[in-house]
Amino acid sequence: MAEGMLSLSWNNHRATFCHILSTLREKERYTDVTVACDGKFYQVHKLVLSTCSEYFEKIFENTPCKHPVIVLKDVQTDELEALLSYMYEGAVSVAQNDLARLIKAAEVLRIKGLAVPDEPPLSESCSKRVTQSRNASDDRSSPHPKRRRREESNTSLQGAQTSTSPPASPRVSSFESEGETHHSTSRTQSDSRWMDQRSSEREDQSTDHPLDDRLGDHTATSRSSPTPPQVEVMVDETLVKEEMVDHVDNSQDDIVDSGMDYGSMGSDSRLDGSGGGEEDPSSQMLPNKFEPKINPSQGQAQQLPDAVVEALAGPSGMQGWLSGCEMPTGFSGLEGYSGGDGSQDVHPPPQGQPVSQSQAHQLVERETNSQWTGGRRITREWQGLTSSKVHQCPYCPYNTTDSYNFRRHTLKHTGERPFSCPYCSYSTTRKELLKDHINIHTGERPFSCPYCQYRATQKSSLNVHIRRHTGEKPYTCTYCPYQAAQKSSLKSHMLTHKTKDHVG
DNA sequence: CAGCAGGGGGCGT
DNA sequence: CGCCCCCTGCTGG
Repeated sequence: MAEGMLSLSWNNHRATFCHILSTLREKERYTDVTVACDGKFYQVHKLVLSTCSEYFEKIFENTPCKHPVIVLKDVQTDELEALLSYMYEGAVSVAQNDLARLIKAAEVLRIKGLAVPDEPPLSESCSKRVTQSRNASDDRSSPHPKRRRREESNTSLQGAQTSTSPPASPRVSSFESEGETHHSTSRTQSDSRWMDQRSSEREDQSTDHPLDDRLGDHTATSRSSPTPPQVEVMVDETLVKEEMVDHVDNSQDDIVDSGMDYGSMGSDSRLDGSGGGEEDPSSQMLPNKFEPKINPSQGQAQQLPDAVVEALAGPSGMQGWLSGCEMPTGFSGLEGYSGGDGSQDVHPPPQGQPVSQSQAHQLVERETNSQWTGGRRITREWQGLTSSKVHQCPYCPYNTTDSYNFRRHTLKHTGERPFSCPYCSYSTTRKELLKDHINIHTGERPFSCPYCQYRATQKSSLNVHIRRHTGEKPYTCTYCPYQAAQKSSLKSHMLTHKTKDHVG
């Protein structure tokens, strides 16, 4: 154009940009959204999420608050971590076995380049600004990764994998990073695979395999049954909790318009598991996720003073989450909830009492599939209710007026176990419980029987024991004179009656 | 029957 | 919040 015009171009702009972005994520700086997933919490940036997913974009559009919390229920942490890495860095390594899962998760969240075509900037109005840069750079990957190689699928995958992944760098089974050390936060261990150059300098791509280059054939399956994601958005400020059930198939517009499509239930969510049954967050998330927190010198199992327990307290994300922040973004946020401006609060249930008629009805509807599916929408609006604030658990019918107990309770659902045993992988939600537990390592038995030498680690154990001496047997069989000192004894006794009945 | 994990209530600070 | 109390459920000897 004009004569004197010079074109200044920052050669490493993309690389630098991305790198800084990743760093910001590591350091959790300027983060403005929390993604909660299976008990873990990820501090990330709206900008990035909305750039990489219209789904998130829509959520943010409809969640006018500074720091929303998005609870993902149908996505697992490793998937999420991988997707975050993918979004921040444009690439992530994934084990072949995990690929299908990952893609599915990507579909659920409508991640561009993975689940939805990464339309070029021109096309639509939706994706704005930053998208562009990504698109531009992601020439290799973005277009329609998924569709691309449907057929070659496995084989090509195989080939790609064997040929490309260098021996030393395993293809990161758990989406974990392999290379860069990651000293950052305890929550996000995934990423770290910083690929400095993509786009232009892609030669070394051999090692880092962007997903999209080797997408498999799961397209069919995942397409056909995209799990409807269940997302809760919790707003720390307005303290509104909303939940959306999105049907991937019919576009995000639905999400927006119906905004809170509470009616449709996404069926059994993972949350339900934690609320009731088999799931047991412990088994799943304990070892990996919480154990590393603090590990005072292993092995020396001597008296662990309270100081240690103290020290053990709080390191986890949730701790900071729940108590650290003034107005945390978490569940505790629910309590102070003043629906005041509650623009998005949709359901102002009557109040403190468990549930109103109508609400109860809704809850029931929701709970048909599973006990307390995460699909429930619970919002409470406390407008200056003063004295007996009732805190309603969003995951189960539990409610209490004690905010501390309430938070304690919600930990159970979030799977967060802030207190870790220094001697083993055990972790728990409560400091007292950890204390009890540590006693079994130290051999301490604080509760001694007044009648004998017996000592117990738990008071309740002692109480039960004492019945031996007192002869108290509170549990009586309804069919015979049998009495038991422990309920479980009676229970097993009752079985004998049943079997008799059976026989007779 | 003991051991242990886990949960809720509630009191004192 | 920190504790304590009490209860429950499960497991294993």
